[in-house]
Amino acid sequence: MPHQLQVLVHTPVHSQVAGPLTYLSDIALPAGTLVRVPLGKRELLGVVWDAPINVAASTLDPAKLRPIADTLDAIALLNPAWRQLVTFAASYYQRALGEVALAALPPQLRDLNTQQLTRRLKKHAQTAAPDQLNPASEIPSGIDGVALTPEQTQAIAQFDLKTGPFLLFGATGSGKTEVYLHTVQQLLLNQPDAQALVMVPEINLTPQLEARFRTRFGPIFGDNAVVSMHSGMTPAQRLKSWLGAHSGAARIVLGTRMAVFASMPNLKLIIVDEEHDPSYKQQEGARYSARDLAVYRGRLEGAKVMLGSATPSLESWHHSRPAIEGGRYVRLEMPSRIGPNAALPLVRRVDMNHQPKKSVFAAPLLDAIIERIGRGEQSMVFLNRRGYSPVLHCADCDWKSECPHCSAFRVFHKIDRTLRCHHCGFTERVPRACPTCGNPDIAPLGRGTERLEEHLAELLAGVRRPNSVCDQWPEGEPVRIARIDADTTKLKGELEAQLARVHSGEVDVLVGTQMIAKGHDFRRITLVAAVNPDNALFSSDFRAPERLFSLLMQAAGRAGRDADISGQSEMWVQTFHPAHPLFEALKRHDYPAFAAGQLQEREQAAMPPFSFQALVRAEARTQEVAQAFLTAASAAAVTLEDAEQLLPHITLYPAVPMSMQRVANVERAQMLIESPSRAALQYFLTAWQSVLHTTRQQPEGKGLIRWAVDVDPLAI
DNA sequence: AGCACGCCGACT
DNA sequence: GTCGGCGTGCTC
Repeated sequence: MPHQLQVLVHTPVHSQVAGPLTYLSDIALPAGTLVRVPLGKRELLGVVWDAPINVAASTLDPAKLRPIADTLDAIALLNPAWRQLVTFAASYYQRALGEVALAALPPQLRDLNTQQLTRRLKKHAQTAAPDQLNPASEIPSGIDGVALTPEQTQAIAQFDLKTGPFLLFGATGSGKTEVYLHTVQQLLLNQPDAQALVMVPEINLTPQLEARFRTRFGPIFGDNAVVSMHSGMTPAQRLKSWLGAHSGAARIVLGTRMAVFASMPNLKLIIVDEEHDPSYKQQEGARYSARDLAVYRGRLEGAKVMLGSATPSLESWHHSRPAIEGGRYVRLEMPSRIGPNAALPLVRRVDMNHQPKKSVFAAPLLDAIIERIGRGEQSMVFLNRRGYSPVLHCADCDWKSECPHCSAFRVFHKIDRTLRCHHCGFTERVPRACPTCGNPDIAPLGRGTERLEEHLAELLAGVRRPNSVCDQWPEGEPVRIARIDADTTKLKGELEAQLARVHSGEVDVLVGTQMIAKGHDFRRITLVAAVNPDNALFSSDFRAPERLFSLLMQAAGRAGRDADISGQSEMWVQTFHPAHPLFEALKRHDYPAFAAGQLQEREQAAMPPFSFQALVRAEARTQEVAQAFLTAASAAAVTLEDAEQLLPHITLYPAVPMSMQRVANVERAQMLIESPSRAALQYFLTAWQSVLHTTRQQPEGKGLIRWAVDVDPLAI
């Protein structure tokens, strides 16, 4: 008599087959085994799962069960800790187990059939033979023998002493990476099997991180000891890295948020760098927070967790308040910048109320930039909006460059004379004249990086860079301006190439979006300017100030890291609200003061981290249908079994259009759910899930395209 | 999610 | 006359 197996396959939470599916097998395969199973006309990868507690509940006709097609027994079991992580993530973020489990595996494991995969595994076994270790070699304690600073030593001592989780609160340039390297090194040397997971927010940041870890650990532990995991890798590379981590051969896994699901049998340390970064929150499918899962996983597996940031998320900051006040994280502080030019940049606010109307660059800022050019130093100008102008406008008939498919304007890109919708991608050539009234004089409104670059070039047209000896420009060469944003770095390798041009000194002024504010060290930049950061001050998104502060702090941290360049580097902020507390705190580089103010506001308004939120989003052809579905599901919450105990702790807000109401001709609505208790919110969402399903079958659910729950949403 | 089945518009 | 749009339904 064949055994029945519970198997997870890639099926979403909406479908009727969301839970584990039952298959037949001659052998009772243990949970964690990878198998191939038939589903309809397809054959899919599946993971054998722990049998549900209430086995009797199966209403399925046993005659309909099909046998598994194959067992991938060349791959070790996915261990209980990994399965528990997947189980938790699926339940907490309200998704199907199979969706989370299969998405956490490398795509080739899914896509290759059994033969192809067996071939790949054989090949991998040959190339990935463990390197000869060299454990006896003496390893220096700092950067190539460079001693740690007292702050670093102190942070590491605390880390060794306590169990965590830890929040490493270190200023930009305080040497956080060295602390990461050091703690990883200690772990790997002391425990011969231990593995460490190190996460960074963006793909762009992984190459330099990998280089640093490889240089440091390659010679000691071998080249196969360090692997990367991020979506920029080829499927073959991802499989290779995954197998390395899964087998335990890879001692260090570096990656973006997806790496939090890496199968690591001996995981002992997790580091989350720039933990405040919004990129750690997945924004589609299972909307998990890799940072929060890292903390959960650390506790689950007994691995130490270190979150690092110069501007922590308010959540983490709040968690790291003193233990007497209820804090659960250990705060490690490294306030000082390292190096001969250790002073933090001077923050200068330009009051735009006192500048000529419509001026883009205040005269003092322009002078300061010109002065840098004269000294052979670089400046960085930063504006968080790409394209030439966000809207085209006809002054005669008031036509604006709206996207026909979205509730947004199409952005004017002068470089290829197009109007592009940044939401659905709809692109057209710029019309010669106004499409409604024929007026040839249609004008760009507002500015993006493209226009900023153009404008700056005009302003600096008469300026010459010094020390030119070429004949072509006897009076000195013209100023060189470079622009880095998503448009100039679309091609692979383009970002690196452009960064290299900046580093080599070819560029005098760098214009760009937040892309240039993150991670990359520009050693010769001594002036950083935010041209127009005011939008975020009064945004409806309550997290906007937090993001702005962190971005400006990071941007400021780009400046003046070169020991050769004397003098104080500067961060300029053009604003109509120079006295705003955010800028006051920025001027003093005082994150704690900023955070205290924000937390006080959040507490008074009962917002996160003092309350817990979830968002239900619905999509339909019409806004009415999307909202009606949410409203009906909301009303049906009273039918829940525990409604009387539960609902007093839950606030269900009315359904409203999303801030981007229409994308690609789909209307979107959302509904906020709030509770002072995380447990109550979780309990409610889990129970309410079935209500959403049944509502969809009701008349109110007719015409609904899809719905999804976002737990702990970043933006509302 | 895929993949089929099924009923209405512009073309090899 | 077909090719193909995406609406609805099913998969252990």
